[in-house]
Amino acid sequence: MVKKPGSERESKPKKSRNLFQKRQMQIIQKATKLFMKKGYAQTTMREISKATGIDLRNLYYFIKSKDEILYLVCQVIHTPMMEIINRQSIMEIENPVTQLQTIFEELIDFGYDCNQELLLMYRESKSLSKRWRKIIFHQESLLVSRIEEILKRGKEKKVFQFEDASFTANFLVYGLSLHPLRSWNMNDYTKDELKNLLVKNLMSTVLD
Amino acid sequence: MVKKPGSERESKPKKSRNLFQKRQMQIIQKATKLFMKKGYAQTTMREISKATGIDLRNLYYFIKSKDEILYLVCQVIHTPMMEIINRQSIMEIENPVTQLQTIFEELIDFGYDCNQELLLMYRESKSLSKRWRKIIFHQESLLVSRIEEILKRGKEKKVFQFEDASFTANFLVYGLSLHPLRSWNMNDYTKDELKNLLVKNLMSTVLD
Amino acid sequence: MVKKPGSERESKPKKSRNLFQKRQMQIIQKATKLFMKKGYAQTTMREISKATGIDLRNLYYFIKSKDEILYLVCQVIHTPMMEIINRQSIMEIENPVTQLQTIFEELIDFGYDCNQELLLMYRESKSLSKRWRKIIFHQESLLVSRIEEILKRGKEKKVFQFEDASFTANFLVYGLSLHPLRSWNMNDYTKDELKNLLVKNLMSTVLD
Amino acid sequence: MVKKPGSERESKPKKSRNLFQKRQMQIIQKATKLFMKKGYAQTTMREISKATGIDLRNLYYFIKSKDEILYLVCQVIHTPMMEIINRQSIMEIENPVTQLQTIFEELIDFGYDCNQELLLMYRESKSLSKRWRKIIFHQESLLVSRIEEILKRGKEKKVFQFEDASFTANFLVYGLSLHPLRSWNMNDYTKDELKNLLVKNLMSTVLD
DNA sequence: GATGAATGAGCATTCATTCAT
DNA sequence: CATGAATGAATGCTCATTCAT
Repeated sequence: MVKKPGSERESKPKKSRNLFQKRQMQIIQKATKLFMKKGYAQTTMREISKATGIDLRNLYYFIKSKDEILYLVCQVIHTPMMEIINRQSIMEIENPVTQLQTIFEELIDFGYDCNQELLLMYRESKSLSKRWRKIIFHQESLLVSRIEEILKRGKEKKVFQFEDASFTANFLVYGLSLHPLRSWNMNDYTKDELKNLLVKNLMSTVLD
Repeated sequence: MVKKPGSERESKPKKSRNLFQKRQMQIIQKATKLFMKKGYAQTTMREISKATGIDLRNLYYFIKSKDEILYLVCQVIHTPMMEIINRQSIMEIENPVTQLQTIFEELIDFGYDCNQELLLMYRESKSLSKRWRKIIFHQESLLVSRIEEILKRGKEKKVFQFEDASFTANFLVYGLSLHPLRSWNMNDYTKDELKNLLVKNLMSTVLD
Repeated sequence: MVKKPGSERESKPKKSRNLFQKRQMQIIQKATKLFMKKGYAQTTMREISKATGIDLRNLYYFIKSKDEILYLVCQVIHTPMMEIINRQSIMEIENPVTQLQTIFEELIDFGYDCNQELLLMYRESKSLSKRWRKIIFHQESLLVSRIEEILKRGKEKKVFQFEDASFTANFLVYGLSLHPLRSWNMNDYTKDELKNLLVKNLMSTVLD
Repeated sequence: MVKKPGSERESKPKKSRNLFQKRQMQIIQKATKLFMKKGYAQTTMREISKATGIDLRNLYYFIKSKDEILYLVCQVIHTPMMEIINRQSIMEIENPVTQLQTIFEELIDFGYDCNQELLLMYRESKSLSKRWRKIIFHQESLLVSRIEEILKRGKEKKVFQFEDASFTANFLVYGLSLHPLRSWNMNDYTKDELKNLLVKNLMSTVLD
């Protein structure tokens, strides 16, 4: 397991740790909004300080650096996605078709609600320091692997059809981000319309 | 009123205009590489100056601002894509299937060679000034429209099958950027492997 | 909206505000001298930094911009003048002649001591940003209005004689700046000589 | 006599000298407008180049430096004023009262039409290089001396009454610039109203 | 945790002016 | 006259971050 930044402070008493995390989350949330609106490089620590109401200098009591904020922001966005693909109820689904479709629907739902946040992650991953970029990319490729496994299981059961499992998994995962990355050109769809169209398109890639 | 870059220099004699454009292209190309490697905000004018060998102050003789460089960079990346979809020989193709497939192949080829450049465009479009971002986005949506037209023509001729033309066009155009945006996770495919897999996947979306 | 300088710091504790204002005053005073000697545009922030001993970057902790310094400088020059015309003991003077003459003497005294500062204000008001120029000009016209009121009161009481109150007020106020604006050509008068001559000249404009 | 800048080019053939002077005047006039609007320091050579249509580098063929432009601008403004007080028809006037009043009327007329230009001179004289500032100030004090002479002649003839000739001359000359320096607060007077009011006020200073 | 002050590094951009052809 | 290119010197201002109290 990768050491989460700030973990060396875990030894503090519970109460202050809670406060600490509360403040951190406060920072992350405001920073997320600022990063989405202005971009990471264009957002200053001063702005984050103003947005959170925490004095610029005390900000560094809760986070180590601007870099770390971006990492935490990415984590907060990424975690629910990882939660989805690791969720017990989904992993237990026997039928690969149902399983894949369920995952797609959950992820599209999530992506529709957080399209700006996801766009942020895609855009700013370059700004992450190497080590943290690696972590994020690793998680992302985990998602791809999970899909790949389902695909392979489905192929064995003869319910899926495709040439290359890895490529197809990548294609599908990529497809899931259609709306987050292209919302500027396709905002006239409701969440459900979009989900239906996209799920159909993606599933048709491997069915038949 | 913001002038389009170069517009006020059109009146100059041919010879000097060529020289001027040569220098501009020199700047754009070096800047592109720097932007790809470090990101727009993290690249300084001093670095561009050093990379081009043009003195920092004389740089401003050829470009108006750092802003403008990013715009020109995007244009230079975007233009060949627009050229493809506007190419006479492609527009004349009678069979929608062949036509669509040809466009896909050309664009994927291009995207494979310029995946870093395209990634750059996606990433940094946020950094473009409003006016220029609009121009780029407009060109992008032109591309989508063109695909949409072909789709509609193919539906009339009963060779294509899909629910929503606009959505599908967006999906397809988005799919074309699979490799540029995901090369970090799928670099073990040759150009031709990738082209074949992707074209098949995309075409299967609209071919029954 | 442009805030008036200092307005957002009012909420700070007294002690730190005093320190803050002390530093500000320090900056203003050194800047005044530099502006007088070299002109506003020709004075650099680096020079102000050097003169005050405050690091260039910390300078911006106390003032927002070079612009603001000029405004504050003008305010500091202007305030004592406004104080004079608003002073209780002067406003209470019943006899318009005495009242006017008292104001004149006070203002000439002040102008003699601060002729360079006043010259600075006249010279550099162009460099003030619009908003701030407006404020200064408004205060100046307040001064004229006050004189105008006294003139009118005096006319009613038949102790003053003039054609146009507004014109005359302008003429008188303008006359008060004789020395500040012309000291280069008339420095061989003592303060008292000058005061006597000027007061006589100005008073004779409205008396009889 | 002070060497006028550019005088070393007097040996050129007439035709090119005329063209030369024509271009110079063109530069001076456009520069005057720019200086009035933006201030000397805030006006760039590039702007003057653009306003005149003369290439920036060729500008230096007609003027030596930005400094010189300001000097020439001041000269062009100042010359007509000097012409007035040196005009034969005025110098010959026997009656000091008539003479003084005539000069006042002429100068106020001029000042009303050129109030922006005069304001410019007052404002920017600081920016003149020492040598040129001296010249301008010298001319200005010449004007004061001329008035002083008239005053003295009038006193001998018992038509004028004042304490100190030099002071009064300064006061009067200064008064003449009332409108140029204060037009921002008194633009609701017609030229003739203003002339009448001002002449009366000034004359009353020495008459009676 | 608040606060006054510092600091190293740098930013994009501009200026007037000159030179050589 | 035109023109491509250079140059020395700044410009105002910002940044993330740290320190000491």
